[in-house]
Amino acid sequence: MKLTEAKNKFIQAWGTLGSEWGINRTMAQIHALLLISPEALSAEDIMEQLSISRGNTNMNLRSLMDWGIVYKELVQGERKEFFVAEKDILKVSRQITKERRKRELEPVLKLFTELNELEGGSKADIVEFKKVTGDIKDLTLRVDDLLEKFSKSDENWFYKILVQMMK
Amino acid sequence: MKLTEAKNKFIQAWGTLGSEWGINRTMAQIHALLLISPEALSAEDIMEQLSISRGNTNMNLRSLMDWGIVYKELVQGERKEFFVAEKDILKVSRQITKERRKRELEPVLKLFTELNELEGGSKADIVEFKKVTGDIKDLTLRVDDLLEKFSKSDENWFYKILVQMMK
DNA sequence: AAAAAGTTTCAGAAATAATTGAAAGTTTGA
DNA sequence: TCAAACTTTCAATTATTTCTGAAACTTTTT
Repeated sequence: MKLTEAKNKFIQAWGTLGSEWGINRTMAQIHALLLISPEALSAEDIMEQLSISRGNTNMNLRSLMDWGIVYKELVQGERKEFFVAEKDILKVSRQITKERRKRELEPVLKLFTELNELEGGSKADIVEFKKVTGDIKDLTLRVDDLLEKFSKSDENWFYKILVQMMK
Repeated sequence: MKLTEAKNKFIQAWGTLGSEWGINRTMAQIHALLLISPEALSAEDIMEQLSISRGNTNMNLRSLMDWGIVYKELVQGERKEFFVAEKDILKVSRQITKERRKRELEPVLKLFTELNELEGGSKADIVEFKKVTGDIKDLTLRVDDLLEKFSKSDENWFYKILVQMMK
């Protein structure tokens, strides 16, 4: 396999994986492209290599920076901006974990906790409802704690998670 | 909060969560509805309660069954089919984990392993490429193993994961 | 101060994904 | 065997998400 072919497959695969897990395809592809690029790329480089518009490029770069996994890099002597991806994959996954927890898990967890506080009689549907929401809340809490530990972890992440899980 | 209101919020939230994580909204809503229903529901019950068409209901029920988290239930004396959700939330999450691993992670893992085998010179971009794909492959393998352990686990899932992580 | 170089925004267009509903297919029981 | 009861399929429609491109904005240079 040639490098160019391999690169394309990688970008493609990363895009697919992203869209299967709720991250837009282009954003994931830009990320992939930056990940495997030894030097920083300009918006223009990215536009060309992925054949996408300036607006699209800009918006997704901004998202990637919001997620904290891509940085702006100013090259001296150059007027335009360049971008680099965080190359430490552990850091990247921690960062993504952290953001998704904050953005998606936390609000839902809050709601489930509320729902589980429903006052209630003994009718079958109330009992069922409380049981299910309670179970979900408990599991979510556990997973959430685990993810939090992971997102705050260093190289020894598994030890930390381990300790967490013994509690 | 009234039960009806709580139920709706739950169904809504489950749908949102689903669509944020790559599972179609209606499928997640049907699942939520079945989860909190003490008795099995017919396709018609579901259609009515969620105001969706028969076709949609049918296809998503089939998907839920493919995922192994909803079962058909035949009520004697009744001609039509009824459906129940798996109520054991741990089982549900194990099942989802298992399926997503198989459907989404495995193919990508296979590709990354291939890409990482790229023969190669010492040019900066090949080095970078191999490093990144190698790192991703390693982390994915680790996560994949962890998820596999979880998906095969029993009540003591955390011990098993623990053992796995010490390796 | 104004033009050049670059960045951001966002309304409309395009692409993708989900949904409907009616027709085709099955199963059951008289 | 046939029709009633029910389920499945899928082409066409609708909804949602993503992308484009041109205009507005900002910063830098002369």
